Amino acid sequence: MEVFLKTISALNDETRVLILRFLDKYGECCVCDLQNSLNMIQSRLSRHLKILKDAGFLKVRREGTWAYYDIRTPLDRFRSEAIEEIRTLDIDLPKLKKGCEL
Amino acid sequence: MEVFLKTISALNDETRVLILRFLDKYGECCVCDLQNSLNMIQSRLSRHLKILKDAGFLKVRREGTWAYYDIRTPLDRFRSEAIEEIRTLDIDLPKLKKGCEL
DNA sequence: TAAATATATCAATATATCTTGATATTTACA
DNA sequence: TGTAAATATCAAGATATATTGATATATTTA
Repeated sequence: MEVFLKTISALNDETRVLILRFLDKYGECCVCDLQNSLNMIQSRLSRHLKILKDAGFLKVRREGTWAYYDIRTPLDRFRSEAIEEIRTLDIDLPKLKKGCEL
Repeated sequence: MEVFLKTISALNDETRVLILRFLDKYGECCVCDLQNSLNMIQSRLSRHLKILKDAGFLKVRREGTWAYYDIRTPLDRFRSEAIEEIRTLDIDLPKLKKGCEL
């Protein structure tokens, strides 16, 4: 039950659904790419990424001071279905704007 | 997005997951059966049933003063997967105790 | 019509979650 | 070392959601 509710509550936020859809579309991104593309302040983004990671949706790869987040693979059935379902939503997805290499 | 979040937030509560699992196992129940079996006060139960119904998980059949709730059929893919996922959880499910015919 | 029963809704309080700005941590590099 | 950059965490206030007890609504039946 605990794990299920953690999975569900991770999905229970518009910001996190947007992040999932964004990574689903563009693939691995570092935090400042997301910051730049989604127009969110860093602490907010960091928090949501942690929640998604702890719920089993994301993986992190660290390289120097950068952290690259991506959708974890493989995902179990239910989380996959959730990603699929999110893919069908009519979300106005921002374009990818690289943030770090400025 | 709205509909998805409504679906998700309906799942985002231990009480409602229990109700779904209970109806999944025992089939159609009236409110007082659920009250009796799940040991919940009526206002609490009524609120959660409404949330599950509004989120597309449940249907109601009224007969006199009784309201019989059941899992809606057919369910779309994602909601079905959610019910499936809940079925796999290790929930200590109470027995069905009829409440009205006492 | 009046009383009884089943269900729904409301109001108040308690608890959880989100956002922001400030601060801490980690790594790179002069 | 010391500074800068990227990321993580914390504290406070704002918003949302859950629980309970009280009240409202609807239906049956005396």
